[in-house]
Amino acid sequence: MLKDIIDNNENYQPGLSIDCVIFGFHDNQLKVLLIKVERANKWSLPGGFIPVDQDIDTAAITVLNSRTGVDGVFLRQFATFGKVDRNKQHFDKKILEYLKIEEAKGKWLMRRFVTIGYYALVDFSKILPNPANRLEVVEWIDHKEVPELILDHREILDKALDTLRIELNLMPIGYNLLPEKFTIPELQKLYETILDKKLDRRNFLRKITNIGILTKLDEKKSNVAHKAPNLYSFDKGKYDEVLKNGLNQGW
Amino acid sequence: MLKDIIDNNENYQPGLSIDCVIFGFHDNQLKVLLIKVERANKWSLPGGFIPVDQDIDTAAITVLNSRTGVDGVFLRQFATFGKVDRNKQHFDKKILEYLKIEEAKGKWLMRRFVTIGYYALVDFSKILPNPANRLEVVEWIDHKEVPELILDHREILDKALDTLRIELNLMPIGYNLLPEKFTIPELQKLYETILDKKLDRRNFLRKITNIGILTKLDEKKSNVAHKAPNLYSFDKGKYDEVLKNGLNQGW
DNA sequence: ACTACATTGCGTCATAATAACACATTACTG
DNA sequence: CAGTAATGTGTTATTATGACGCAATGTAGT
Repeated sequence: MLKDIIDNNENYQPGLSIDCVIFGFHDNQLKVLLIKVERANKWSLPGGFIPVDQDIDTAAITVLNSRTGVDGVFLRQFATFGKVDRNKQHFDKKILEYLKIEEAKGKWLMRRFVTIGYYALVDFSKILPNPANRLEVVEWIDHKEVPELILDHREILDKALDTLRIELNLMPIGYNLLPEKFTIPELQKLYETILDKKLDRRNFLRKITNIGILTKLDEKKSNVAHKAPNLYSFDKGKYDEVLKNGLNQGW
Repeated sequence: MLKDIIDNNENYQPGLSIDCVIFGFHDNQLKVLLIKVERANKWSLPGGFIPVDQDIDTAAITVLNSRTGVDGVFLRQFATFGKVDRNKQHFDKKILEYLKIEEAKGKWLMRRFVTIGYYALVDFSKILPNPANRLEVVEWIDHKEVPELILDHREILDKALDTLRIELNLMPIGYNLLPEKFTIPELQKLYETILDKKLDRRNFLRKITNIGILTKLDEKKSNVAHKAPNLYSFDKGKYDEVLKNGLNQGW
């Protein structure tokens, strides 16, 4: 696949790529979707190149969709990375040899690549990690146990998480990581995990419901230890209304 | 100069540019530094290309510095723009003819360019708008009276202002737009102008001083109508301390 | 079946932050 | 030298937040 792109590199934006930080939530852990290709020993963020006839946002959707199978989810550009030597060690001659790419064509890949970072929030339960081919491993990994990543992907991941934390404070985007029906305690765990901070149960309930974007369902979570918590769903209409006024304005 | 770049295009990142939204504050107006080249009839944001041997942040500093003469100021990447047709109408054959560039070389410029947006906050009083050459007009323009801009520069400008508003709520960055010594009413006017909202004098004073990053000087503003307001200066050390804890956390 | 237990749901209170407003002070203006 | 238009300081009511208490609920163990 990479060989296809390089062989037809005139169809792709040169020196530009996209990397996606895909977040999911499971077992009270914030997970990140990572990829390992056979030839490399390190993990990396799912990424891709940008067809010359596609908006960069569209190309990002393609990357996300090809790995997770979902679309219509929360996807947001957060930063662009372009240090001079960011891909110096990686796109080297070994890969060209491995892929049997002639050196002339290979020059397209060898130059400095600037990468545009997107982060996505997806419903873990709906995702089936989808390897592009047999040589690829795709896996959800707890963000606290992310191993060494290629290039500057660690920096990209960290920046994505920083952005997520800030945006979670600005607007209630957390529901994107949960199924349609969820409980307040689940939502709280999510907040606590992302913000890496314990929150008071009672105060959390008050604050989150006061925003007015949650609908209390006439249904309780079943098959659960101890008292069954109530289920809630997210109200998109009210959410848009609230966003207009702006949450946590400050001034 | 553009011709030089195109003639030596192998020294520059292909299909990538930088555009800077440079904000200043003067006469109670939020100003934007805009450029008009002789051949075009529209204004544009100051921009530039990215040498292959420079970090993108460094290239942004170069753009800012070449237009304003200042450095060490607040400069922040805020978004990257890459719609397929964003520079379709602009980088067309007319320019190539005008610059006497052969069509083969011209192809470098004709493709879709993705541009990385940076915004800067500068002390208006220290800046002398600096045209790169005789054919160029560089001017401060009130953000409420920005004329039609080339390409998607209007969209870039709007996004920069949105980002500025949000970041002003998250951290007190406004002082970057004022001289070393300033008065609280001046700072308030700045906030009111950026946020496009009237604020209460008394409450503003209390809130801004409570942050603890302003030093009250033993000096009053002179040559001023009515009661002379006290001068303040910004305390960088305390600012860094405050930022560590995070302002306006939300949760 | 009954009790212990962990967890949820609702409420209270003290404190802090915010909004709205009154009044005295200052220095230029006519 | 009084009028005026600002600045500086304080007061109060309202709201938001943080730290708890306690009853209700459903499971698990005996």
